[in-house]
Amino acid sequence: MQLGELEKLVLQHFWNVKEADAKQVHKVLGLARGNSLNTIQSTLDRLFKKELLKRTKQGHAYCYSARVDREGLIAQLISNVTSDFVEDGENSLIAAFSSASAQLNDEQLDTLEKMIEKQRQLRKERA
Amino acid sequence: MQLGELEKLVLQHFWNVKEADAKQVHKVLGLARGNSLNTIQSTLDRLFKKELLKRTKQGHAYCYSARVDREGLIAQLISNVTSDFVEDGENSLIAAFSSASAQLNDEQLDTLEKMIEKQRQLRKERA
DNA sequence: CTAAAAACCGATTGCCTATCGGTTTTTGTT
DNA sequence: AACAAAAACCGATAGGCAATCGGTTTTTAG
Repeated sequence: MQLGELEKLVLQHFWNVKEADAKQVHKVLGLARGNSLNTIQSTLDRLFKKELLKRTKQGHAYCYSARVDREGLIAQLISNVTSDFVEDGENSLIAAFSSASAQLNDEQLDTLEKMIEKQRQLRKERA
Repeated sequence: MQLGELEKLVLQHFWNVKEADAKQVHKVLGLARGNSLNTIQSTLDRLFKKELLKRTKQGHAYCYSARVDREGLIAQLISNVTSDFVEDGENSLIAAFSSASAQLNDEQLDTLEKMIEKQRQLRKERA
């Protein structure tokens, strides 16, 4: 799945604003870029069809909101782009991690390990 | 940077065969797919321009070989696809790891940690 | 020097995002 | 119910890139 420039902007917008309709998005993003309301609508629709946004009829207009958070999208993008290079049955995210870890220096490996620990901690707290 | 289907096949080929010229690649990949030699040549050239293959004039024809290994390419693809969602200055690979780690279950976190350890071990041996 | 091999160039097709204009549908109001 | 405004929907166009080749130019070996 390919994401265009405007699509990326719109997604990031929805990580800030919880929800908005086309008009509101247009006001914040479209006007600055000189986009018509229609262009914003098309983009919202495309993102909806890609299942990256959800929407509900809010009286008059569709009200859109993020369907995936930043972390989820990044994970999905990584899977997409790496899956062709990964053995069947292997989790492509894990495999990608494994592959890419070879590119990291020692300090970055430390950082990564700390993040894993933090992630574990977070889960323990939540449990 | 976008990779097409044939481009991916060709790259994977060069992770197996060290080096080959267009004719040889065509024999192995092209014929099975019904591609002309020209199609293979174009693809090789595109990959060369993308700096994913290197080539040298070997007497008569260019002899191509991989310029990045599987791990390097995966790392690069991850960086490309995630960089727009990552703060400036942040290593996008690390950031992507961090983001995506939230999607992993406990067992997968273990796996990941073990891989980091293995990576460290590998470096110690090499030092 | 020349024929064959390889590289190079340019064109076409197909897919996808970006971008809108225009039409249809919906909705709130009178 | 009728209508005007708002929003959604449809269809078209442009631009970018991979895939695919045909045809021409360049290189090379004998």
